[in-house]
Amino acid sequence: MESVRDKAADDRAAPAPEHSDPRIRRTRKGFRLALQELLQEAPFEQITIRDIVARADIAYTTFFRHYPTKEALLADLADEEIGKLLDLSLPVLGSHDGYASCLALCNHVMASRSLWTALLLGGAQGAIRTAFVDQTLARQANWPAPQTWLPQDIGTILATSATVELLAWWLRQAEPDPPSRIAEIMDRVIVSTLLGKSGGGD
Amino acid sequence: MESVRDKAADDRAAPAPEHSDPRIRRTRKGFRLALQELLQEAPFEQITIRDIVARADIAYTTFFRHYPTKEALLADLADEEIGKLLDLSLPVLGSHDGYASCLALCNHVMASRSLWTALLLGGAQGAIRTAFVDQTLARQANWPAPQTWLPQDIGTILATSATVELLAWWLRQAEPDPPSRIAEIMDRVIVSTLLGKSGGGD
Amino acid sequence: MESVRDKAADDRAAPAPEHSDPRIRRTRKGFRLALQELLQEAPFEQITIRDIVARADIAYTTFFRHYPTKEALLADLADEEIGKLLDLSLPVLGSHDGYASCLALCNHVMASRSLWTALLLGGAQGAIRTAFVDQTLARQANWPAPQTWLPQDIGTILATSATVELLAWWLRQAEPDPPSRIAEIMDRVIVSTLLGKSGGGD
Amino acid sequence: MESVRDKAADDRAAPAPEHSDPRIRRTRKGFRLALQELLQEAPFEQITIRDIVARADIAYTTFFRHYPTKEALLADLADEEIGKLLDLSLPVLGSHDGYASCLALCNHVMASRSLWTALLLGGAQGAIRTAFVDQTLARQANWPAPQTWLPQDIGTILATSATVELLAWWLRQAEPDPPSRIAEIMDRVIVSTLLGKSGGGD
DNA sequence: CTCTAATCGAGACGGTACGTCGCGTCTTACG
DNA sequence: CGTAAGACGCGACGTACCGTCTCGATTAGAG
Repeated sequence: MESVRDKAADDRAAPAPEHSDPRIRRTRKGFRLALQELLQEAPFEQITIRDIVARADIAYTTFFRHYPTKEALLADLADEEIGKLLDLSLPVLGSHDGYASCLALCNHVMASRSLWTALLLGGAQGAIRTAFVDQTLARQANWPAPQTWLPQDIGTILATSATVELLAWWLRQAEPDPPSRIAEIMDRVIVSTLLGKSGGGD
Repeated sequence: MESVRDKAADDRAAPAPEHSDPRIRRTRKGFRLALQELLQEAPFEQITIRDIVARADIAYTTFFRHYPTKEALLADLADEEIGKLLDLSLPVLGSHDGYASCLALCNHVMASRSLWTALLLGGAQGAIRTAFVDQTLARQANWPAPQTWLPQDIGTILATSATVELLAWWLRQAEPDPPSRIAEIMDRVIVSTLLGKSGGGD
Repeated sequence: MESVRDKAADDRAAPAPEHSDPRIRRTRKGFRLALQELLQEAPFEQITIRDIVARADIAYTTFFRHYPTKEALLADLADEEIGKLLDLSLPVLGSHDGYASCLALCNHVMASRSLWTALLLGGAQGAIRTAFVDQTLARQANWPAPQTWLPQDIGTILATSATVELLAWWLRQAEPDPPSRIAEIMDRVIVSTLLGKSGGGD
Repeated sequence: MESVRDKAADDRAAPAPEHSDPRIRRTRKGFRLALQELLQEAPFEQITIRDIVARADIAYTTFFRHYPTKEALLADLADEEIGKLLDLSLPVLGSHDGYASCLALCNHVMASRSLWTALLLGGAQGAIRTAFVDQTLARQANWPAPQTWLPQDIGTILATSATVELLAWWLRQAEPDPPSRIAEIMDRVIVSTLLGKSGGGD
């Protein structure tokens, strides 16, 4: 006990400053790829830094020159992929109808299926959910609040968590439903209810 | 790596066989209480078994005579409390309207506020969610599926996750809303949508 | 460290008070037999008290009602057998020639071969040697010192140690020499040299 | 029980590969010195690895990076010192008379008295004897067998054991005899009898 | 033939030391 | 002269026995 500094706090801060040095970019990409591979073989907590550097074929000490902890690497990996996902679906959500947005999201997840399986079923679900919520909260700051009886932050939290949960359930399926079916559920349960988009008749 | 057996699987099995030996009951109660206290001071992963036994003032080795891992102790603690919660709210949900059920649940959480704060904000949220989902799935086996377009299992998962998320958000508030307000959100977002209850007389 | 009380000291004291209660006699015999068996399977230090009680099919706690440590049980077992050996050979040594004494000793060891193999090759050699020396020293108190240039105590120590060493070497042999050959070595090396007996009429 | 692999077997193998890294040499020297000191305070079995590292002021884990067990450390320490002793006495024994050899040995033991007291009276006598016998057997492979009626291996065992026993007796004395007296006993009892050297001109 | 006390079975418990694993730092030796 | 290899300090882990302690359940052997 004693030193109860919240490590996780620092790990989230990583702004991924888009380095110019190609060696740095190559090294980090190697780490991300190695982690992604390992997540398909074992849950995140069971993966050690030594596993990661062995897989990436990079020296152990080098890891700490780039990330303070393995959680920071996971955050790096997650933030990147979540960013892509939100870039795809949020704009559509704003301008068009909800179903199209959900379908875009589901199609993208299915396209990078193995990556998202690793992220959502590899014991990292908690971290992913947190990153997802954080990024969404950050992006929706300039939106209007859709519901009066529902504070915006909890609305976003519920919508995001439900999305993560639904995707995880989908990826756990032995014979996965088509993206259209998942998108329909997503639209009806999440978008319509929480965001007030009527999704359907227009 | 190598041995990638999922430890968590075994931890959930703990059936709490209601021992007769008073020494055993006293010891386990001591462990549960110690963990509950510690969860209010530090996140679950940072709490070591040695912390727990020190707080409970029980010998280190004795811990393993009762629980294989600290996760198992958490599961024991969580299952007990989740059981109480579901006992309170599920019957009401079945026979009466949804809002009353949600209100009963929220009132109970507010009554044992410090315990639930520890469970939901103490870094154990993932485990709690899992336990919550599992117990709910087990109890709803004999229910009718309320929605045709929504498979029952994912419906339960979404409802349960949203409940956990909402409670966690509530307990994080500096000046908490009254239970009635949370119960209203819960009823409108979760019960009406996912379970098809139309939410009483309005 | 700190408490550096020599445990072994107490273990040697066991006076074996020849109990009358048949339960007690039965129990102790069971322990001795179990230890003897186990010594043929594993070195003494690797045998635990729990192994012994399991083999003897007696409750764990009962062990401590009879012996303070497993070393005490070994001492009990060893003292008994060493006593038999010395009863056989020492009187002959005093009155007759040395070879006859050695032969009697070797014949007896060969007769209870498996027991002595366990005692001497079962990792207990050090304790046996000590017990052997102690008993011999106690019995020879009233003897005359045979050599002027050799203090009696070291003479006894050397003779006894050599005897133990020779017996152990004998019992390690794949195809053991006959007792007569060992007795001859024993007589020439140990008795003649250290005790000044000239080794019979030849 | 169950796994009855003889641990001691591996411990003897340590070839002391004369490392170049100064950190390694420093660490091992520290362990040897610590053990030597502790042996003067408590019997070997009562000394724990934690005692050793505490005395050496080295991290606990580091011990196992150098020795598999504390017995291996003892073997390291013993082999080194026994080697010195045999280097001193065996050559003299071969070329010159036996007494000179014994005297050289006794003088050396007296010179490093505290070390040999620790080794022989510190509860490690059994291990020392074994190491002594092994090294002597290894070195005498190319010698002639001195006695026809006495197999060479048991001759060496008896001579070596007697030497160890005599030295231990000597070091236990409150007011030790002079080396010359011990060397005389050693020559008469051990060398003359077992090795057939007639012990000089007297 | 009880009855009383010693003996035994069972097992929870407080302890000590073990040997392992992974972490992150810091030193060495090498290219 | 920087950089990999790896020795090291550190802390928690889970295990194996240890010996102590309460209970009851048996089982002598004396009245």
